[in-house]
Amino acid sequence: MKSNQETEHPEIRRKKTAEERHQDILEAALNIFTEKGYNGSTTAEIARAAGVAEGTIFRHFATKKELLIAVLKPKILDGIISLDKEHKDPVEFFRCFLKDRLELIKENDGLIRFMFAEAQYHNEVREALSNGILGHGISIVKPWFDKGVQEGIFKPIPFPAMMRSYMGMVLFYGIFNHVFPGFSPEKTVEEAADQILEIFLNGVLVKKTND
Amino acid sequence: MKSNQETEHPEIRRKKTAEERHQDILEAALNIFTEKGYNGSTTAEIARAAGVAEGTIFRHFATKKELLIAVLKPKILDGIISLDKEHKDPVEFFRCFLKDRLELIKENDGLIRFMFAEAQYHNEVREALSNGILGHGISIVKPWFDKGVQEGIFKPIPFPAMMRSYMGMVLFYGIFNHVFPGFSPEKTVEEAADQILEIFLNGVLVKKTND
DNA sequence: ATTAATAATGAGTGATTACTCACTCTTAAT
DNA sequence: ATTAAGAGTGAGTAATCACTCATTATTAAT
Repeated sequence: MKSNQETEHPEIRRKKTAEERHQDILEAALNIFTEKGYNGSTTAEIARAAGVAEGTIFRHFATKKELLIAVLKPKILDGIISLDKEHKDPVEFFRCFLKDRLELIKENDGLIRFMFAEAQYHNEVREALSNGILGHGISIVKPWFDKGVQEGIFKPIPFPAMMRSYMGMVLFYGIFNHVFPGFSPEKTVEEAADQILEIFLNGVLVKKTND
Repeated sequence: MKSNQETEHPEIRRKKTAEERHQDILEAALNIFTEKGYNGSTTAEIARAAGVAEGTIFRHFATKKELLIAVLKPKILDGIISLDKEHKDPVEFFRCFLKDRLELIKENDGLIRFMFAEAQYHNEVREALSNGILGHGISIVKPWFDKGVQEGIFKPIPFPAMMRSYMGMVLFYGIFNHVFPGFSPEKTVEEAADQILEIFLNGVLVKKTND
């Protein structure tokens, strides 16, 4: 009555090491990719950084492009969660959301610039971004904005236009500081967030124009 | 009394053809680069598109990277001129500037996305962008903003923060529509410009918050 | 028509690329 | 200790790359 299928149990130990390798490669690929771009990175370099042989990469990922997607997909999802906290009102939501996003950008600066840079050239990246942000991210923001409009707090600006401007201000934060280093004097993310929020909520004009 | 230095005169004719080749290569390079990225483009492909031999490229540009810079430099400067028109007041300036920039982005969409994508990885591109936009573009905007603040029209928001948000909204217009195609319903640039301007000037809130 | 200068050419070059595969090592069960 | 299987290896490969250079074509003056 001895079991002959016990091979599945110890698989846990084996798998752990394999999974670690998998993560090592993903982590190394992320670093090299964000630094040099997809086409500027070589699989040899990624292997070196991950501490594995080049052939090992292709045991885990069929092609270099598959590795790229495997690197980005979870990062896109990471960026979307942590949004479903409870919020008092629409303005409070946008305030929290903004600070949260700016922290994320500060920490994952290179990654985010890399994602949008490569979205230029790779359909797969564009689709992953589109599905991730459009499918999940925006669907979280929309109800709050709609609520604000219904309550008469927000102007009835078309949602896509609002989202585009909002995302532009937030995402360009990282790009701007990278292209124009030292131009922005603020040291804290808090300060930058407050300035963006002020413009987003009230604009730059001292009094409202009526037209 | 026959001139023996007349070689300089007909140079005009020769030079014309050479200059045309030069422009053909620049134009082809621009198209290929914006489509596939710098590292994704090959000099063979650019030569084919320009209708010249591969070797000809290297008679005009010492290296591939030199070609990249030669492609981008004039485009960056192109984007800056046409800003020195006369304007009545600061608000009018920002309105004209915005519409002008949005038209430019609509027409040179791929190029602008390419520039900021490659600025990620190439110091030379980043410097060209920084010198061009910081050195010339921003210096045109700053006086108008400062004037607005002095006249009490604009809030005394720090200039870099204002510029960052403004550029973010404007530049992200092209990126957003490329990554999320079909998401924005507006058909005209005018409409998009009005929506951005409304947010920039007055914000999304119905009434100002006082804090 | 000849000539001299310049521009254009494209086959060739060495370096580099993503990817393969025959082999070795590690692991865990007998 | 043996074994079987999956994981890891790295030299090898064909393709591709930016760039070169000996040769050819073009041009403009005599």
